[in-house]
Amino acid sequence: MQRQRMTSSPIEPRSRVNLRRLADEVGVHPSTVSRALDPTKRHLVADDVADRITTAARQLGYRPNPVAASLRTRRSTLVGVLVPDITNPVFSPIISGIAEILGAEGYSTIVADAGTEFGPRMALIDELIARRVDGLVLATVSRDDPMLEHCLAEGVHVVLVNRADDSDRASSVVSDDVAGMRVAVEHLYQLGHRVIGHLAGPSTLSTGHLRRVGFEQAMQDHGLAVPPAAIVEAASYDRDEGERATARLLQAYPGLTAIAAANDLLALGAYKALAARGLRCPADVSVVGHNDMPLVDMVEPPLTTIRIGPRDMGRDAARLLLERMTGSALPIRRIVLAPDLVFRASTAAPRG
Amino acid sequence: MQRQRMTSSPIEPRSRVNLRRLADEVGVHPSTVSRALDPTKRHLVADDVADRITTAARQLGYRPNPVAASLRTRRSTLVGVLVPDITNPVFSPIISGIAEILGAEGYSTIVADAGTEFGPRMALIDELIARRVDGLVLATVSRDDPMLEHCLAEGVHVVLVNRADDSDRASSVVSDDVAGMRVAVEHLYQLGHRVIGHLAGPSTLSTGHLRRVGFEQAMQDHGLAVPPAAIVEAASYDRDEGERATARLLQAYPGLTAIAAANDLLALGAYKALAARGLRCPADVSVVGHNDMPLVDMVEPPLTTIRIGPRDMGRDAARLLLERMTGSALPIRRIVLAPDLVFRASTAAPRG
DNA sequence: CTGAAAGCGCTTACAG
DNA sequence: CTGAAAGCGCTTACAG
Repeated sequence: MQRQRMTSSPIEPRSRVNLRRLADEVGVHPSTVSRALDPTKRHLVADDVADRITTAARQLGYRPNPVAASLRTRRSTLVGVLVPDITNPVFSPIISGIAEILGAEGYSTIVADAGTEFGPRMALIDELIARRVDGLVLATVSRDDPMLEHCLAEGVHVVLVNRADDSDRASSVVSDDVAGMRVAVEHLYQLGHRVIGHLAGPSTLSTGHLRRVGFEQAMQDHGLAVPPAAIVEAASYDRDEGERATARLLQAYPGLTAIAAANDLLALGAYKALAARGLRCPADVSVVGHNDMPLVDMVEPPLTTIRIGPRDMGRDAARLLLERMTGSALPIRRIVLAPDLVFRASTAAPRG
Repeated sequence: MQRQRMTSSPIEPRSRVNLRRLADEVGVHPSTVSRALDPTKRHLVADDVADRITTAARQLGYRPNPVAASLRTRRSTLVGVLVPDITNPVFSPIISGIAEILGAEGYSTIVADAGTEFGPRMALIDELIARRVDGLVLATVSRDDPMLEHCLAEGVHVVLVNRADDSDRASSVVSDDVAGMRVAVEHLYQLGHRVIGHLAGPSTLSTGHLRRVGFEQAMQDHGLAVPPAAIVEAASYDRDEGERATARLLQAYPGLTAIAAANDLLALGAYKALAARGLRCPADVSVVGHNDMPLVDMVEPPLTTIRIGPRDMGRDAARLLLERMTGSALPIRRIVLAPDLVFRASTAAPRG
């Protein structure tokens, strides 16, 4: 369906006053204008001159061209953010937190949807590097990711968020994944559960790996068994995979009364698998998720989960990056945020 | 919680081979290199020379500096996308669709979270314009938006998506909001509902206005009454406001058996208001949403809604923008996508 | 405190 | 088909 209207829109030249023109107008040298307009250099020029320049700039509607400045200084005040899937609600608040902090410092954020394939990912990174981004935030890395290696080799400032690299080659901001899963299991334990299964995330991702570790630790703390059948690893973080993995888990570990899922999408998949077998949640099987992503309070039953504070993670990641882009040769830092439990209705005491 | 490691990361200079260096290496003039590397100009240079240049470029790892090119050509191959709230799941697929099409043509996308306040919005637009974006996609406009006026005055190419302007001053891609709401009401009518209320969106937005128009038309088609009490307008598209507005609607229009909501968030708010009054959905009151945003199939009851194809809207918006950025003085176009009904479990025949 | 000069890395009329 | 030149709009040593 298309309607048209024959109105053409001639594009007018944008406000064309540049630094030179402004200098001519005020009667000073361009370099003086440049100094007067740079807060860190304004003290180098006489107050009255600086004032005249500022006033004229406003009157003429002068707007500095960041492209030219970027070419000259080799800095772009542009930051790239790579997410694995922009459609995944978990990343929105992360992006939002990053843009908030960076924006306040004059940086613009380019968000790139990396997708899951390796080739396009690398191409995107190269594209961002070609654009001379001053830094990169990666929300995508696996535990041993060649992308990170690549960025480091290119000499770009990198900060990892949500998922971290195993070898501490870059600063990162993550939720305490081990602790988060321990809290989840502890919650189930307190409710009375003893036979608990784990819907693990991909072991190639720090979140999948560490949450599994947290699961094993918490179980061990209580002297509970973790037979191999108690853990099934999902190939990816999505609902369909969660459903399939849960089917396998129920099959292999029939006595279970609760499932600790490595993330919310997986937990939602578990809902489906449970329903398909006529099992009720939480009456027959309790389910706890991870991330507290938007809307999981509205599903049925409202999902008990672990809140990880993605917006704060984004903010901290931005601050870390700012630090590196501004200062010089800083140490690698890891920021680990403490998560908390959100107790809703998908968990309850086991029957009987 | 923070741990540190005392590893410093010296930033290496990135691959420093520029066009001049490459020219020297091959033994030709820089302008020849420039031509050989530009697909649209390659035919101007001898094949063997061009080949030597291409080979050398690859060997030396030459990567053209888009910042320099941008300064020279006054084009940035950068496009800005303004969304009202990046955290709103409806916008993710739109953004994703835009980036997909634009990325294939070598454009990078800057996503800006506009927020709801006027000042910051304008500042963001100015920021993007200062960065010399080649075009802007606005997913934020009200029916008569000064932001659009501003963009037009600045001479930037603009395309509207999801929400359109009343006066056709820019090309746009929207869902057929009138038709979508008619389909929703028709569905309720077929189910047997006769007393239907409308949870309207803000009348300052095209979606709010047109869906309301669609509601009124559909009711009139069937000779059904639409007393003033049958429509309540939400001040914004969010759950809490949906809950409040529904409370008012139930109060003012007690006989109703179904609610047609202007969007899914509002519908989800209606769920809460209904539950608060002990009314069951759909047994007591049917609810239909709009947008089919992620996860509404998982809420309880799974939401019957109108699918608007946001990813396609994004793609089309990108294509429209591409057209304008490339061609010259094109007519204003409106693309209107046909939505469809997704029948799930929040609607059913009225009782009795 | 201010100016003159050089240059960031490209592209594109203009010659030949 | 190729080269030489100019210039996009800034910033920053270098003088004075």
